[in-house]
Amino acid sequence: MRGHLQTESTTTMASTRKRTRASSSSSEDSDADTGLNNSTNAPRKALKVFEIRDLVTQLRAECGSELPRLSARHDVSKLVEKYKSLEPFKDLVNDPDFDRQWKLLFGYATRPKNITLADSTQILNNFLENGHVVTFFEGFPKKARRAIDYYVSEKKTPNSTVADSGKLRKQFTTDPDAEIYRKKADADRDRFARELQAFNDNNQERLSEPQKEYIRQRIRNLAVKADGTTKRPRKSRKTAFDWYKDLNAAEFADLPEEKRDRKLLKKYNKLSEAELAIFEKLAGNKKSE
DNA sequence: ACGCTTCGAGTTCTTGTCCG
DNA sequence: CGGACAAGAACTCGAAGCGT
Repeated sequence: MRGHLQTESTTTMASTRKRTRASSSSSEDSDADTGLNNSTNAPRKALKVFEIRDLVTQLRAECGSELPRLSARHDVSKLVEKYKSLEPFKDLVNDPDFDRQWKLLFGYATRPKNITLADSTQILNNFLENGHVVTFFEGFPKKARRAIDYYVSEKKTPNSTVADSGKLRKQFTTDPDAEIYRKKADADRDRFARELQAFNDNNQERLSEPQKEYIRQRIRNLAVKADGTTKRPRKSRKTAFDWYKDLNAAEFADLPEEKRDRKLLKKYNKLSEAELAIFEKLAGNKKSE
């Protein structure tokens, strides 16, 4: 999930700019665009608190079992669409100002002085039991860096722009030295797997079941990658025998692959030194063309 | 499909503090 | 107490690719 709360890289580049909150939109008076951007100076619509309160009550009554599975960002209008009993709220939720109003009220409601300890412990509890939330816990290992990340951070200069970094990413795919960075990434993946296991072992009694399962799954995924059994960029480095097979594609073509390979391998092993050398050379020679 | 990664500069959101 | 403000956090933009 998102960043670790663990301190570290807090880029403190204190913005020195002064900004008067109300006039931030000076230049974009295009009231048209999205429809929901009433320029900041325009009079705000009055909050429809009565209606929103009724909506909240209805939502909880009608969709109670569904709500825990939906993100707070879930489009409320979808629910209103779905349940007939919520029909009276259609106008309310389709109002372009609805999102702002909902958010604003939510802001008031969640001011510290307005919520009880019961509220906050409930919210924290829901959150802290989640599997993926284990990534927030102190000591959770830092995610493995990928080859391309090593590549970009090594190649960029102090003046690199975001566009440059995009170019570097493209460049990475064709750089013959990419293997160097893949090795680094492999090493870091191993490090991540080891640390995950250690974290898991050291915190058995403190982790929730979903969290243990989450870690197990992450470790499983990493193991799969290490086997090369994923569809990660094929090395496309053909072996000498691969070259031989390709050049003799017609041979035993009617046999199942496994049998065919065995037969071909036998023939291959009987090749003369000179012939073998040719295929070895092909294999060692990256640019097959 | 979504989100994370690289980078910096600029923008927007959040939150603590001040004051009427 | 709540509105206004400032500080600082967090997101955004671009591009691309990989991981979950």
